[in-house]
Amino acid sequence: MAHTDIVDDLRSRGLFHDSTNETALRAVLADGPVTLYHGIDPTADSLHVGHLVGVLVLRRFQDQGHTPLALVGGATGMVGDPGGRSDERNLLDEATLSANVEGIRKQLEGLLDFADDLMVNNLTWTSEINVIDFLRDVGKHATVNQMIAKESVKARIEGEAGISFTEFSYMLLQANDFWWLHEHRGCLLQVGGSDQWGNITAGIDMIRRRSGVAAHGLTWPLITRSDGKKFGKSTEGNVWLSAERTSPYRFYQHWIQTSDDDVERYLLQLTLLDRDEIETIVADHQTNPAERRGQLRLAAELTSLIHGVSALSSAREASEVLFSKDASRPDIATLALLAEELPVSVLSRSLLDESPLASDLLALGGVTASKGEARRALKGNAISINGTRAAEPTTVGLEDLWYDRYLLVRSGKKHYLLVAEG
RNA sequence: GGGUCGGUGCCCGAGUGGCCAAAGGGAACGGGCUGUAAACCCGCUGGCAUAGCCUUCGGAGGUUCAAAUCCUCCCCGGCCCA
Repeated sequence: MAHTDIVDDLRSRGLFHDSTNETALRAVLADGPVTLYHGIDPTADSLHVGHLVGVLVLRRFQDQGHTPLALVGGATGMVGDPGGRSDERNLLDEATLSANVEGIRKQLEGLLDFADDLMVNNLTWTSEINVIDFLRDVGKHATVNQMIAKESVKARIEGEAGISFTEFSYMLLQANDFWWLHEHRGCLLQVGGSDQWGNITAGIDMIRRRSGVAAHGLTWPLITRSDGKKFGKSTEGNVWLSAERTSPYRFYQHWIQTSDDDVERYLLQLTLLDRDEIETIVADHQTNPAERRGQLRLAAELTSLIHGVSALSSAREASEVLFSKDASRPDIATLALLAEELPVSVLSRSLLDESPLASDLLALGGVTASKGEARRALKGNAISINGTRAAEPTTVGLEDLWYDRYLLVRSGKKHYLLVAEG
């Protein structure tokens, strides 16, 4: 795809929130390949779906011939961005951070056309600076007046929790990152979520003052959910890109459960499909929303992008078994597949031999956090075991096992757990 | 450093000696309705055994038959003063 205007594309996808002088930015981008960067705080050894927009924006730029840099904040991660937080962040130690950085690198490799120098870690240059140099060379170019005027800082200063000097300094570190990348990598553009605006402009100011160059910034809006809940969260917490943390099946299901009101936006913001195709999908979806073709496509795109096509087909198969109307006993091969996809809890044969109460079994198997909760769930008609609603007091024994081996426990409408005897 | 206000369950927030496992709201979870959607309605939300007991109200001690509530020391935060 030759020369789609990237700014237009981002805007039409709902990925443009704000930018510095747009005319100038467009001119720079049209003029030739631009090096740009996006920063990721390595707070865990995996990215989660909230990071996806940013990485994909890099990819969109890359697909247009620009040069993306993914900055993993080994240094800034030790300090903590005050933006968007109401309280002080816990600091991570160096060993954890470097493990996190490695995990993230692997994931970036799959999402971008990866070159070794695509990922940079600000620890490499930040750790070399001593305090005096930092204060003289970086701090001198920023005024506290401007810093405390930034929304992210102001909110914290006015809030109850306050802000430590450490977090206050975060902005300077990030400004220095942009400056450093400009000096050493020719980076001219920083992109980020709208909450990064203050940090980005701090960097632009820094570059103008120290190097006399006009750098640029571009932000996308916060990805939201139409029901106001937090994007990227499920019952289990964050939805991660790593298969260890969020199985491909869960990942797939997460997107399947997207609300109608969000499908189009997510297709635009979170997939690489082009706009025309998305339009077709959405039109198709709207002819009969109940079939949820939009969600199916969204889930398929993202699952194959993150986990690959074979993981996608397993996740699909498992989903079909569990959510088709037909409640009959799956064949044993299918159960074996489910065992790969669903959380599995292994209980001993001797335990089942004693015909435990369903509530005890649920608590032991980890379906519920406690026996009390299990009792409540049973009372509320929330639990099915092998397709049959269980009510208190029910006992479960060896005779209830499918193929002398499995119990398929459903909690609520859409949460499944497989209990295997073993 | 001084003064002052405050730290309560996932969050906000009431409670200021027993009637407090702790009001109310938000959120979560579950049920109903649906399309594994949204909205809405209902229920429920410390643990363990059936009415009972155990652990919880920043931390550690203490007073009392009895404390989230009183006292002492400590930690953390806001605001004001130096």
